[in-house]
Amino acid sequence: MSIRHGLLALLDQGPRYGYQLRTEFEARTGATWPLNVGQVYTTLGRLERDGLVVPAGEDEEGHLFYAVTEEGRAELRRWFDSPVPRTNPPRDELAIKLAMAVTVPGVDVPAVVQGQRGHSMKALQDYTRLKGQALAADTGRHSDLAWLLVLEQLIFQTEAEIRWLDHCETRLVQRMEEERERAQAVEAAPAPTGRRRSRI
Amino acid sequence: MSIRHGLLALLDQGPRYGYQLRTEFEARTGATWPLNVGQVYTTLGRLERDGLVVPAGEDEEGHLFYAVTEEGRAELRRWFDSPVPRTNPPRDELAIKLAMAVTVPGVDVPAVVQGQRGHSMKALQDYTRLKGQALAADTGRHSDLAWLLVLEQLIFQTEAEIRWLDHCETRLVQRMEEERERAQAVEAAPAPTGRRRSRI
DNA sequence: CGACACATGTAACACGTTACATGATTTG
DNA sequence: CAAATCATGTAACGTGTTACATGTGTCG
Repeated sequence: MSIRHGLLALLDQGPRYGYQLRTEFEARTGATWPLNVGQVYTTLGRLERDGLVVPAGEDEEGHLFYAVTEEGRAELRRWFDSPVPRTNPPRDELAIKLAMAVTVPGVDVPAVVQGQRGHSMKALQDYTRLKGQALAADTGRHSDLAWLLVLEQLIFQTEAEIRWLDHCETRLVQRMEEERERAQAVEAAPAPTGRRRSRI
Repeated sequence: MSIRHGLLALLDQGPRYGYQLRTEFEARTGATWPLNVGQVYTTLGRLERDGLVVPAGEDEEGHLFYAVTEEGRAELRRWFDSPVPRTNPPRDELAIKLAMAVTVPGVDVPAVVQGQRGHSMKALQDYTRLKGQALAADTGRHSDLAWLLVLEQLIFQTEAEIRWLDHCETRLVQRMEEERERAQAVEAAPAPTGRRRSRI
């Protein structure tokens, strides 16, 4: 639902043709989200199917323009007016992976965490470098600001991911200690488990 | 690609049947990612099609078990061994939305930011409350740890989102000031733009 | 009995993504 | 001339998601 609305927003500035939309979209998301041209046309087709855009004639150079309809404008306003829903938040592959890693036996969880951490650190460096370039090239255009914000979101997200991974490690050693304690307790006086004194 | 591997990981612990997989998956992701049972069966079908799992007979009670194949185990090991790729990071709807909001005229960007911020704060509270419950109910099971980690990832992500939204606001006022400066400069001595003295 | 959890599945659809086909125009 | 860019499109596929059909067992 993101590209749909993205193109719709671009069309709200006035009629555009497919190739142009791709260019303008990428100007705002830079190298991080290259947009296959073909997808622009398929998405335009779906938008037209849903009555959000209509073909708007062609250029003297043969460019096929699309324009947003009244219904499209309403949909766009709805999009901007309501926050992106956090009901059923997107299933994050990393979270699922860690959840499975700590669950199934025989997985070297610390290795998984460290592997991901290194990868994220690398990504963070790349993003930071890109941000430097973006700041240097910034000429005050709105699209420059957009690109900068997108980059910074990636940076914030990646930082959070790294912090979370570190947190996972501490949780893991915490667990290992608890299990050691439990094992000793059992060794001393066999009894039904139950972490800490959560029961009795 | 996340649910596929998730189910594969569960099957790595031994043969399971569909309904059981759903239960075990949800035990690790809790209320945040309810998994439609139907999807388990469709995913199992696709896994079988790709040779990663095979039907493994049925129970005396009629449960249809699936088992992971050698190829499936290899795929699973690959999954755990390699970090989740950050090439072409997932297109984040919120980022696209903000990028478009600052770009197209006539959008009340601060309102969009604030609207989202409120929503995220609410979500953060929910997650925090859930975390309290998870901690209280924790009995040391691995699935409890998984559920806790998933929750904490959501918390970290949401916190990062809020921080980023706040950052966006400062960037916005920054821009408005710059534009004001530019406007005054033009008023005083009309000249080609170019932010700061980025050119000349 | 009626409601609900258990259990298996199918059909249809959404969006995103890639690969391919085709042609005009520009540029080294 | 050859390669690259501009420009429009189609076909096919992948996963995720929902809605529906169907049946068994259990419990109040």
